[in-house]
Amino acid sequence: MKKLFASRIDTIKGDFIVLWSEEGIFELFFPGAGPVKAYPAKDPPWPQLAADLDRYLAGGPVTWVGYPLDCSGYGEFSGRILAEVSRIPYGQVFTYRQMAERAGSPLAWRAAGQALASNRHPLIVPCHRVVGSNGKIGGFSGPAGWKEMLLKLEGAV
DNA sequence: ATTAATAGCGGCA
DNA sequence: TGCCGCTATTAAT
Repeated sequence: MKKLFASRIDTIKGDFIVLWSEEGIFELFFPGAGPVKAYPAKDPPWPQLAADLDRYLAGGPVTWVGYPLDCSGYGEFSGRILAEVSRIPYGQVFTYRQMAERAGSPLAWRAAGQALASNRHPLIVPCHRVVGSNGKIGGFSGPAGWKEMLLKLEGAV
């Protein structure tokens, strides 16, 4: 595992924690959550991050262009899925199947769900914009309710 | 090393 | 309406 640093990000919704390496953002934690083990604190090389998070949490469109992601640890397919998800335009919603198609394996939508379940980059990789084909949100295992909250935030519901 | 289970969906009777 | 098979990944055995 590469060297990781932790930074606390003050936002209007509370204190987020971002874990990052030289390659980019490694993991993002919601307020109240945090990495199991401690990492050295260091200011991230993205001075706009707090402001962008604020804007996003206030319901503004943020594309996250310019924020590199450290996707090490993902399988090849998972990486492709997450890359595709991160390209979903703001406010749009796709299905698991559509994401699997765009990753090159239309039948692997189920694995796409698995990839999203282990997504380390909530908000930045907007897994809340991927839903079941019936339009309903599945048994998402993250902090209760934040997916719906974020969808409402984007006006996509 | 092998198996079971997992963010469902589409086809078919 | 209900059953079947399908893919990639991970946790459990």
